[in-house]
Amino acid sequence: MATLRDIAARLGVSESLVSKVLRGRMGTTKARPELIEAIRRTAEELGYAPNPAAQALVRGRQDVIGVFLRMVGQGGTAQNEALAKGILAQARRHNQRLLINFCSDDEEMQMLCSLVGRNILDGLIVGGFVREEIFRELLRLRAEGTPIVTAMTGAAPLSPELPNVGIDQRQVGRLAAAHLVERGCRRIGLLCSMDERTGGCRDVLGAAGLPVCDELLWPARYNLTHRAGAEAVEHWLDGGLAFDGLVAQSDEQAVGAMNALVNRGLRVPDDVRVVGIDDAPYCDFAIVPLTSVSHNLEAVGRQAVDMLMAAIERPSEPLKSICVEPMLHVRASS
Amino acid sequence: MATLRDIAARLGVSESLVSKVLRGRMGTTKARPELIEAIRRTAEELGYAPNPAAQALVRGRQDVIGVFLRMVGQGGTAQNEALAKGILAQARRHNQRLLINFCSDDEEMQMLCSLVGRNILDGLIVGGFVREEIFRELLRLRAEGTPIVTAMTGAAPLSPELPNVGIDQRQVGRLAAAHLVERGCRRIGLLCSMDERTGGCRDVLGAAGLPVCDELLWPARYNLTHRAGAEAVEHWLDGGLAFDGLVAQSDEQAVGAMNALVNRGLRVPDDVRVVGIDDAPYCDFAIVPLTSVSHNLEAVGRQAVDMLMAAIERPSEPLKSICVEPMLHVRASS
DNA sequence: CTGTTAGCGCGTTCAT
DNA sequence: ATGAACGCGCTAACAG
Repeated sequence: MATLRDIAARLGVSESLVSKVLRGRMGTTKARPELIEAIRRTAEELGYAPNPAAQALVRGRQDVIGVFLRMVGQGGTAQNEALAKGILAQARRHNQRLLINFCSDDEEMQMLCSLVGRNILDGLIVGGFVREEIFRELLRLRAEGTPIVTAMTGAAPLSPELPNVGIDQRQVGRLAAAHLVERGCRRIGLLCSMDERTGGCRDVLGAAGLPVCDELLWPARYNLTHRAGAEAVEHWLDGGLAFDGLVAQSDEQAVGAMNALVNRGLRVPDDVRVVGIDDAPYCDFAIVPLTSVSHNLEAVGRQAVDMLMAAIERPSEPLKSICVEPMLHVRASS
Repeated sequence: MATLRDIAARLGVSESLVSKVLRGRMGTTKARPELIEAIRRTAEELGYAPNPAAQALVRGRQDVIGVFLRMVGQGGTAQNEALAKGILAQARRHNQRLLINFCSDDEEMQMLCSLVGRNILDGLIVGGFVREEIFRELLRLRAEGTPIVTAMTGAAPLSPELPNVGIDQRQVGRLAAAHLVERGCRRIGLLCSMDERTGGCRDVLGAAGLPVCDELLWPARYNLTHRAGAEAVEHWLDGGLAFDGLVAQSDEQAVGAMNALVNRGLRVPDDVRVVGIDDAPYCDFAIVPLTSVSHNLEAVGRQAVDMLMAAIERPSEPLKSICVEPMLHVRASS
């Protein structure tokens, strides 16, 4: 690799002048236009690129942002990929390198946190679910000076210190329910996980003058698997409960529910319309192509990077948490 | 952050001694045991950790490996995640940081390549499909001194210069076909993509004394989607062709095929047994849980890191490409 | 057994 | 309009 010295030597000028010209840091003074031109051309010819380690050493900035992604969403939903993709694209725009770590448990996350504050990265994006202990750890890191932005599945930041790029889960619930209501569903079965989402559904049903049927609420708080979906459907059918719509809390639940319906001889969407959440790739090839609400995680990733860069470059400015709008993707199941 | 100087000052010794002790680079000489102990303890107390930028500057090693993952497999198969997970785990064991980039097209990949050789990373793992142009670029980088390991979907390395951690696709075909034969299938439909895989199927059928039915070969070379699976099935059924087994080239194809079978009133596995490839998460909740051959990409990732580290640390030793064994995961569809 | 010196490549005063 | 000198934190060669 060519260095500043190589360029300086070739042109018989000092390294510092080359540095100033190439960085555009001339202060009040100016260099001869033709020299500037010559320096630029020589740098180009020699394929000069600054040594990041040397720059980091003197500037105290690494131009690296850390990304800790707690595996988010059910397997196969490509949520992590979407989030990572958004972060990658935006980081490149800001000329930042990325130190990505997918972690599947708290222990790993804790270990990763211990890497921070070691002159390795300038800031941190933490994606996915954050447990209490990790939360404390993050607050500590923040207090020690590492800018941190979270990208969580909920709307609310964990604390004012940790600005969040989130998702309006109430709106997720609203979109799903509103779509079913619009398609004529009157009795909607609801698998319940986040209260926010359930609340969004209630908002919509209330506004439409439809009753919320308590017997059609199925608690699935920590179970987003296909089994929960199948169980709910079978329970309702066995109980002789009529329903013409179903909002699941994940695409996997929705698929489980659809499979159960089909196996029982019911038709989707004719007998029951189904909506999932996550817009996973397999929505396209479920037994009936599945309508789903997308979290728009690529946008979340982009926003998170922007927020973090602001925090790194203007540490004094306080940051406001924001929300990304979910989107409905209509397919045959509704 | 505490520096070597801080430790040295506290103990009234020189920085270089502290460095030697902490790095275990004493050469032939020895330091007083109690001093060694004191240095270690002080480092611990001060929470000392070496500044990676400074180390990189003087050693010329970044302790960073680049990972360019060309999105591999159909969406939702979690193949990228598996590969990334294996790479991450192993990189941590080698104390290497990771510069991961998912790229979805050649252009991005080309752009990423231009980052190499800029004192940013010590070596490169390139995962997924590699097109001709990128291949040339990689050879160039290799020639300029960047160690490169590929992690490809095939068994063969692109060139002797680029050692590969691959998958024995012939064995993938064998596993799938052998399983169906063992379950009693006599007329097996085969969606064809890679010749290797098809060859593996032929191996097995031949050995079992079963005929390869040409009319049950369906060309799907560049189409691994559910549509290809559905089309094959519909074509065969419309043609009045009997078949009792089906090997798809992806789980998505297999699911498309199963959906088509079920929609036509056929039963899986009673009438037709189906095997997919990739072992995607959604195998568990397809309309019939899908038997699938896994590429074992986590192991591929681990091996790739090991190979790259060997290449970085012992540049003279030539590297041999290797293959990871695929695995069969049996579910209800067969 | 330990310290001195030099230098990795760059950015930043402060002189000239 | 330009350059000399210093320091970021660390390692390595060489002296004692």
